Amino acid sequence: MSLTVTIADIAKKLNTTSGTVSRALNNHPAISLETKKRVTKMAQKLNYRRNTVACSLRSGQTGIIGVIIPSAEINFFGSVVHGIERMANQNGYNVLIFQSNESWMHEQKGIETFLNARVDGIMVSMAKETNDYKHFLAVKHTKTPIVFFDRANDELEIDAVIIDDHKGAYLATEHLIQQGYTRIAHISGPQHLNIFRARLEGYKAALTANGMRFNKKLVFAGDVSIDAGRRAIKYFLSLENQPDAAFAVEDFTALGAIKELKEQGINIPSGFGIIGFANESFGEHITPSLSTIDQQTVNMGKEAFSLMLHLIETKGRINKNIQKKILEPIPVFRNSSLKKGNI
Amino acid sequence: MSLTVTIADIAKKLNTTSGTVSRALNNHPAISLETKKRVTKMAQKLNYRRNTVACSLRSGQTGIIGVIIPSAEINFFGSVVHGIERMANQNGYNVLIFQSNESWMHEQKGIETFLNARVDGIMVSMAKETNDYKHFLAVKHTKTPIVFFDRANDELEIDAVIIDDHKGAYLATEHLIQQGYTRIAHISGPQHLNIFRARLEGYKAALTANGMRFNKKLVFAGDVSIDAGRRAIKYFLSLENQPDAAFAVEDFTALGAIKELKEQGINIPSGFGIIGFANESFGEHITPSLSTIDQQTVNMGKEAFSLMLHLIETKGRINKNIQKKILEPIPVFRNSSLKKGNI
DNA sequence: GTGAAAGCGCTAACAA
DNA sequence: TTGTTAGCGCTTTCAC
Repeated sequence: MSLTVTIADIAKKLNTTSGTVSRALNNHPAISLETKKRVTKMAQKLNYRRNTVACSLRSGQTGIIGVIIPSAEINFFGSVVHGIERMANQNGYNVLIFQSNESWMHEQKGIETFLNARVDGIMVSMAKETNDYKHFLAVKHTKTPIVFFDRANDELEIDAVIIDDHKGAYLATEHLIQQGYTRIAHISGPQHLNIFRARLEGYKAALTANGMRFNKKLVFAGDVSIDAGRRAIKYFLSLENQPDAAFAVEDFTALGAIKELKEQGINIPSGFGIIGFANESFGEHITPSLSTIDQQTVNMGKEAFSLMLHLIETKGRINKNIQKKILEPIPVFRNSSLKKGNI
Repeated sequence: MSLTVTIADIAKKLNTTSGTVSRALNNHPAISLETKKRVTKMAQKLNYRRNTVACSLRSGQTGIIGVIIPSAEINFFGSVVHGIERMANQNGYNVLIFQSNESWMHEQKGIETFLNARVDGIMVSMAKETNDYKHFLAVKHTKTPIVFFDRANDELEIDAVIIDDHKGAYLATEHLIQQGYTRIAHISGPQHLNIFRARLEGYKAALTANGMRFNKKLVFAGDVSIDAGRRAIKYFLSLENQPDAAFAVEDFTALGAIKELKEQGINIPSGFGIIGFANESFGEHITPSLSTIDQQTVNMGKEAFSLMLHLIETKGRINKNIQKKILEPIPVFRNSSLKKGNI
């Protein structure tokens, strides 16, 4: 007795052929109801399961979407993937996740694996490290649909969903100004990534729009990490003319800043205001709770997947215009910046 | 020009046959070095990628391990998956993740999908809801290797990696006693899951071993949720004879307890001590930082995968004895319970 | 050392 | 309405 039942097995039992069985199982209109019933019944009895590998080989479609994220530990990405999965499952796709660990090499290997596995599409949020894009070009070359989310690149002509980082940073900075802070610093992120550059620009724009002068000294070249936040605070406190608030490029950075400030005995928000970016889940649980900018994660996942679906459906057809979807950032003001209380 | 290059294409260009090309690419000993060189060169030139779908169909192996977890939002599972992935990748496997969202139906669907996709093995941490096990029996029936991690079930005769929940609970409770708390409560979890039952038992055992009487009134039937923690505290404070510390079944529950205590103006740890279980990442960032029991997540993932690997390798052979691997819980004492300071 | 051919399980075009 | 057959891309047994 063979362990895996095939349509041929069913056919033999029923004195018919695998063609008929296949059609019956796929509810083909030309098959009589009678036969369909007999086939499905026998299939159930024999414990038949359609071999999706064979289907994939035959059809050239795997029903798998490959997703590459920097790290599942960062809540933000987990949440976006959640959105992707929900939409994907609804549309009959499965999702395969690869973590790049912020490394170009892993990212590259992920792409390779996905292409070999003939996934129906690839979705990527770029690693911090990545500044060589040849693996993405390889994807385009195979005509495999590809979509960026959050961490995208403009030069590559690849569809993307991002949020309006400039606006988010603007809103964050403006909020600090409205709360009465007068010397506002910024802890920035790696500048080769669009999103972090945009946040720096948004910060500058908000200052200017509110009649404040941009001061290079008040920008600390940081990173997405707790440690960067701590180092930034140490630096700020070493200045002659200390800032009284900071917009951190990301929540983990903001967390580091808060920890350092608390250790230095500086009160938040009365002595120093902090706002982050990303709305990581820990933000509402820490003390003081962290002000931040929400990035509509689940929504981002959904939007990214619908771009993907569109690409899959129009594959092959003329489809030259790149789509960029830009989501609105949503400010979330909590205790770390509410000097005056709620606005 | 066809988009996907096959070994046949390479063969044609080289005036040889696909058999030879296949052997050359797989470094078959019977192929001359000369030919191997020509083949690999041409493969590279044509941008050939091996079609893993075809390989899978041929070999009956997909190189995919399906993992089912309740939720990726719970850090604990993300971390275990991390461990699984690391080991899996090292051994040439890819990992496909399915979230059950704690629902039996999704879990069931995940199993179904994995079986149809002919994954080489399935790893599961059961959904809270699950108390019907027929989908797991179906897996056993197909002889697909299956391993449980953390949330396992004893009756099913399935390999599993768990931690010693009884001991973890014992250590947590004992710690509270050693810190000088005298009326120690427990916020429990759903009792149909082994792990939560074991934690309740460990709590009882620690009380008894230290000459304290177990008191049913001091056990609140809770859940893995912030809300359950809040409700538990409200209940405890409503008692005539209030407890002065609590061991919560899980960190999120402990978090809820802390929030409620703070809102009620009760000092932690001097007025009330709290310890959780899981070592979720937020624990070290909140105020007060949360005492907890670490579950060796990454290690658990690795151990679970090596059980899996063993099953795959001995598949078919006589292999009747079920393996249970039990990891040691590691106490992590922080401010939420250190009334006396560090021990 | 290499070629020829069968077959993994399925679907679909063509025939009947 | 159903049967027949070819083929998706690869590996492997059997020849030579």
